[in-house]
Amino acid sequence: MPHRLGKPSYCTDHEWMGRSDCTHCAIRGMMLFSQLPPESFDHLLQPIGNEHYPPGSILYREGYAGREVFSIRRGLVKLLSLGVDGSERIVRLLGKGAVVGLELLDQGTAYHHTAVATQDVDLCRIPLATLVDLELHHPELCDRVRQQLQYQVDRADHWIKHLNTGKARVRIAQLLLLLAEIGSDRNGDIELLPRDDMAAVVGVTKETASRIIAEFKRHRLIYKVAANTHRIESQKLQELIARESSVD
Amino acid sequence: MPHRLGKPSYCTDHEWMGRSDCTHCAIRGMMLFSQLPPESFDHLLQPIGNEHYPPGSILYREGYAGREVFSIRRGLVKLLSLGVDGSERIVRLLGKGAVVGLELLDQGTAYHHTAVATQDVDLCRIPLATLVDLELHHPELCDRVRQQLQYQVDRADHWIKHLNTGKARVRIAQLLLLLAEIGSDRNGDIELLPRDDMAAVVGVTKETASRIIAEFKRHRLIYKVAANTHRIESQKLQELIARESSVD
DNA sequence: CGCGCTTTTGATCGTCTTCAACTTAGGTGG
DNA sequence: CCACCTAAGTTGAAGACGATCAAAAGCGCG
Repeated sequence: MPHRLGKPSYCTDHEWMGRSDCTHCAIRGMMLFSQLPPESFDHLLQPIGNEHYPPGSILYREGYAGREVFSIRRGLVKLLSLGVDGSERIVRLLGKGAVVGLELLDQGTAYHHTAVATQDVDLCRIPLATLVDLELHHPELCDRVRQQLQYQVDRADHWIKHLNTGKARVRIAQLLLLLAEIGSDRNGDIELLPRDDMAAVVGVTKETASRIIAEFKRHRLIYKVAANTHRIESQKLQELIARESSVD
Repeated sequence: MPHRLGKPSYCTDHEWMGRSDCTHCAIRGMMLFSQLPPESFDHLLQPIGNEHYPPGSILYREGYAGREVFSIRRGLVKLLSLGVDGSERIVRLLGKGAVVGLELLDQGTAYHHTAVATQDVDLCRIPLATLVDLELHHPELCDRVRQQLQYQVDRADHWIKHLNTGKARVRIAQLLLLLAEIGSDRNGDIELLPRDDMAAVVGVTKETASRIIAEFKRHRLIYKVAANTHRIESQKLQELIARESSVD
């Protein structure tokens, strides 16, 4: 991606896109601050940044005692945890409307995962102090935070139940359905993950993931419609899942 | 897929043990209401029940629009989700200090799991209205709820990373360490789960779980110290995990 | 056009599942 | 107290499935 060229060395790999205008946020309804009146944003001590991250860039690292949470406006972010042997396990995939880094609200904690953009990501960078400050004057924000955490719990449970259970083919099929749910564009098309990411999601090897995706393509359960863009036959995938999970 | 919950031999009977006295709760420090002043409990509209559930009893069922959350004082509770084929997947094991059913705080939702006591369980049954009521006058309770949810997120992530990754022997070893962490008695001993529950935790068949536990017993990584009570060699289990997760 | 990367495919091996038989433990009634 | 009964746990053998190692094919980019 062109962004990496000509950047000052202190800047890692994301691009400042100006200060956020929360009151006119395009997806305001699903964001953290959707219930707040416009004037609440006027006297914030610290600005909310509006940023772009190209694929592969790191939002934050596991164990780092950061001071910011991130609200995803566009794109997909993976949360991963590194094993002792250096292997990575992806524990969540989050898209538009999700907020990551909320574990920092527990005093003295660091980020629990490493967060990486898997696509072009636009997000709001919210200083923890701002969040705490706003919460003080707007108790209803507390509910929004709780809903965000509940969402993450639900996602994690879905992950355990559907992406980490049963045969590999079924898991990959479920992953494709998940991508369609949280990461599809206006045509309903999705951007596939690299095979090793798929593998790190469902807990198989990248070869197995590759074999299954190749097989799906041959059987026309997925097909390419443009560069980096695939259409999936949700109906047929559902059937495959039903067929292969039952005891014949 | 293996069938679970075949016959509803589960009993829903539980025993009322009187109204809770939160101010003198033995494990008050870890409970939901630990920060609240004693007089806050005086004029509650609805009582907080203090109950006992024998092993196998159901706290609540997935999809049921209940009006109560449960705070565990003693014992172990499993949260499980049923597959279309009737097979069950355990997505969490919770012990002393955990609160279950908090998903009801989202308006109009039902329980997301079925909660079953795996041991003798003592818990406080808290009407949702009471929780909401207390929260209104004690904003700090909001933090406690958030911490509870964050705990569940962390548990779920740990589950994905350690109990649903790698070879079966490693997973079972991790499960034993988890039981020791959240469910050990004052001697550090644990109550083993039935083999089919172990299987439903780590995502293998009950036969595989059985083989591995039998092998652990033969190698003296676990041994029985009393009826329903086993001692585990955490050190040796850790070594086994390190040994078997690395690529030789 | 060729270089490095990801993806695909092949062949072999180890692990886990499956189905079945057998053993053990706990509980009930004679 | 023992005989019996049932449910839970253990073990065996066969085969399916995914891991592993290795090599070839495809693709983006300079």
